[in-house]
Amino acid sequence: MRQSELFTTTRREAPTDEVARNAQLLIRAGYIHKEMAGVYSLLPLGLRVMEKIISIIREEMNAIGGQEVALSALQDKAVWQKSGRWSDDVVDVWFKTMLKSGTELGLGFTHEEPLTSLMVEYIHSYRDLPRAVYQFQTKFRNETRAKSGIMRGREFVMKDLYSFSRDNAEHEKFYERAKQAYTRVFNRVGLGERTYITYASGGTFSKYSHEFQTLCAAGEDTIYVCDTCHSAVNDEIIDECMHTCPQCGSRDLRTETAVEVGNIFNLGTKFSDVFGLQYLDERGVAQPVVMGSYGIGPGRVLGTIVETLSDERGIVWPKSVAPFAAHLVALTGKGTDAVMVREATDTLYENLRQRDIAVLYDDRDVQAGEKFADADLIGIPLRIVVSAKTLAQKKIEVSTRSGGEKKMIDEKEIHTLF
RNA sequence: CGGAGUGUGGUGUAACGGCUAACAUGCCUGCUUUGGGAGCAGGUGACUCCGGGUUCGAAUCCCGGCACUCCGACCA
Repeated sequence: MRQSELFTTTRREAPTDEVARNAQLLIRAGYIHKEMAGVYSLLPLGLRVMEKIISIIREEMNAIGGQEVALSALQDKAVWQKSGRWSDDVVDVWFKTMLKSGTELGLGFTHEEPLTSLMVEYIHSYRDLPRAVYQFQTKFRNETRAKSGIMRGREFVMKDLYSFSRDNAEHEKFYERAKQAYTRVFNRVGLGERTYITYASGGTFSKYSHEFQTLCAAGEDTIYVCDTCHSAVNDEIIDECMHTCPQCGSRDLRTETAVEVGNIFNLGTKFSDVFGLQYLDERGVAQPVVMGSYGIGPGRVLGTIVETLSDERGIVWPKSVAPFAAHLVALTGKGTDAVMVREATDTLYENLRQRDIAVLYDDRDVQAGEKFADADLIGIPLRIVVSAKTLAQKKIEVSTRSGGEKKMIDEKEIHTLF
């Protein structure tokens, strides 16, 4: 799109009510707008990135057989009373509201209860299993303290997938596939190297659950990284593990601060038992369904990318999640050159658009320095510059945000960039 | 929820209890400039978070709210 038409602008200075790097940069560059503590709106650039992240997650969830749904945010008290999680003494993050009639409602902070309750209607036979159902949905959590910009909000989108299996063996099989899918997600969004599968407390139904922890100073978790097998142990079970890597047995662990970008968990029959989610096996015997839950916060992923990959000039997006594939910058200058440069860049822009390449075209009538500063801040991975200089050489100039030097290439070679 | 701090044009800051609340930036006009936020001139923009109080006089002091940030607790 043409930058002159983008309704957001950049800011020179970071807002004083944000200390977190992610929020400062995202606000300065015009990706998000703060509504109140822990509540942010997505602006056009931010929405584009969010949709990229969501697409990647969606592809990987579909690849392991996930079926996408969209459950409601408003929650029926009765459903939650069955599991005992309606009580504020049990769950202290509820946002509750009520109908005009006085009937209480909740705003969902997770969806095990409503989905399990829903699946009771559809799962009856061993033939109906296994199943995996997921959604991207807004969660509401009345955190006593929102913090770290978009990393811990009171309203945020979560991808939550729930698996339904016949027995533990079948569950384990899916759990493993989900773990692999999660690994692919974090690789694809550019966090792979710094993200560790982390052993965490497993609850009633298994020894461990697994978190995906990304090394990040803004994180809230302490993990013990095992470089031998690229895994880690969460602080909460480090003593229980006797400071030994549960995966490879290494005792050579180093302490790191990390942010939990995803987690997968064996729910066993906890919710199936409560809601009577059973199936009849081959012999006609009723069996409880074994469940698992698998969460990723796309917004937290977005924030983690900004926290970990940005530099002093601004954001540096990985290609896979960048709001645009390229930032096309026209350095128009004045006089006859200006007309020439503008026409040439307009044509290039149209060509790229016809190839379906998402381009942010800086066609504004501002100075070169401002365009470069903005481009650095916004962080689109590839920059294409057209100016009187480049036209004189019948070339275009390309460079990468991550630090590659400028290269002059022939316009005909442009397809090799994407 | 405990503790600490901060609320002043859109944004970032300044102002001893005392002049018409200042500066920078942004935005608008004109000129000028055009490869790293250039320059000049003019203009726009603030019930100083809200409500009380003290005082001849409050952005400034006091009380009460609200909001935001940070530390801690919490995060099934």
